[in-house]
Amino acid sequence: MSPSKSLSKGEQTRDRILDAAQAIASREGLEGLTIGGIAERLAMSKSGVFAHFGSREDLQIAVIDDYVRRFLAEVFFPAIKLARGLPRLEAMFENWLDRIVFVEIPNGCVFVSGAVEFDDKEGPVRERMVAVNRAWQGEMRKAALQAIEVGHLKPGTDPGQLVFELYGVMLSLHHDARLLRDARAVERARLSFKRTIGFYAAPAAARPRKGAERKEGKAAVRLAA
Amino acid sequence: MSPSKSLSKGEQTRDRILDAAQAIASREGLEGLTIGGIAERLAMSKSGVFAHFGSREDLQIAVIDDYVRRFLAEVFFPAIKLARGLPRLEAMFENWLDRIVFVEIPNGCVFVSGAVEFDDKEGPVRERMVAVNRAWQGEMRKAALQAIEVGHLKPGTDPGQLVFELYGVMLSLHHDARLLRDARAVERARLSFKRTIGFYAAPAAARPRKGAERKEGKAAVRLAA
DNA sequence: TGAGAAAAAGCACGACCGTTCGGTTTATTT
DNA sequence: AAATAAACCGAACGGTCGTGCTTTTTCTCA
Repeated sequence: MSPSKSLSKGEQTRDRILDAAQAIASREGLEGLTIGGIAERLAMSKSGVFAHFGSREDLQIAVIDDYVRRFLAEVFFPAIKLARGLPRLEAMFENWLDRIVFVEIPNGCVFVSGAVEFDDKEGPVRERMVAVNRAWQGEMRKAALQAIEVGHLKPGTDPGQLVFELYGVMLSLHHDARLLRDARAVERARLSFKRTIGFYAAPAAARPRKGAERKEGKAAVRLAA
Repeated sequence: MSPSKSLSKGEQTRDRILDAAQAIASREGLEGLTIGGIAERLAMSKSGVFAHFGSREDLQIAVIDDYVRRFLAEVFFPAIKLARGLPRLEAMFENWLDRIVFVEIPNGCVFVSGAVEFDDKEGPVRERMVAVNRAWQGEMRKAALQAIEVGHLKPGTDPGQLVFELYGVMLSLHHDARLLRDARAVERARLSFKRTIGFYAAPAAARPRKGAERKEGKAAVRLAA
């Protein structure tokens, strides 16, 4: 049935290690991730854990890749099933926000903490961090570009500018919700998104052709008043 | 002449320690701040450094306070000399952005890294981090409120929402400039600010009464077109 | 079921961490 | 100049870190 059923013992524990590492890295960051910490959590020896990865750096990179895998599965892939343009763009934001609310606000976000921890630390971990960030921002730019092409967003819209602003909304949400524990942050993030999309939305033709989330598509019109 | 001239030997080295700690914390974060690192940088013994602070935690808090002192001196105090409303609000943003460009993009920002490092670590350091963050956001809210009162911003404007969005702009700038090393980030931050202020600006009466930065006051009008 | 491979454990290492303590040097005051 | 206090150093402690070795346990497959 499922091809992932035949996992050798080693692959199984590698997955368990990755799970534990993910949990720890969420809370403590990639720098707070220690071999001993994982070993303790799994009731294993340090060397037993260590043997599955060539080094701590490789483990950190594996955690990043695993994080991206989950992120894309929850945020990106469900969204690309929707029609191009605003429906898809809005789904990407909504899925992303849902993930922040339900998993990253309680646990912490590897994208955020990793970006801060490694923005000045040269090396393979930083490179991977940069690569996955560029890839995600690139996907968002692509979705924005499609929204321009299908006439949902104004022709002059700069996709990079739009992504810059949406990313800022998420970072501010993460900041206010986690450090300041401000419950209003989620609502404010949603409002910011609508306001931002509303600004870049095409004046008249902002009428989605098909798919769900139809009511959200009117946010553009609402702000033109 | 200057009352800060009569500094005892101890107070002098305490200042030197704080300077070194500030430099290290900017690059490595508050968690990357080590007694040994400071000692090496100052050619002192670890115990000599340690003696000036009761503990590492106290040192971290001292670094935060020192950081806030510099931040306010560069960003806040020059701004409150300007007229209430948009001139002051815009000066706060412009000074903040200048500081990010000239000191925090090259070195790193304690507000940003500290917020991420301690958002899940209970204790006095986190408490101080929260306190200074709330204080700064409070000052910005107050400036926004004044801009509403003098008629520069729309009466219905939510100061908290405005601050949330401006903070996001700065976080996105920090992210893109430092992790992705994107030179366009500064320009995008400026554009985001103008767009945001433009949205909340009062339709007609956005005409500053006095003070400098008069030309910037027209940003609101510019975006209404 | 038994041989061989894979996985995990045990142990030790060097490095670095914050912190303590006793003694020495330097500054301040009388 | 003598007496007192502040500043600083050097060494050491207990702890944790990542990372190699060697040995033992466990899985895998013919």
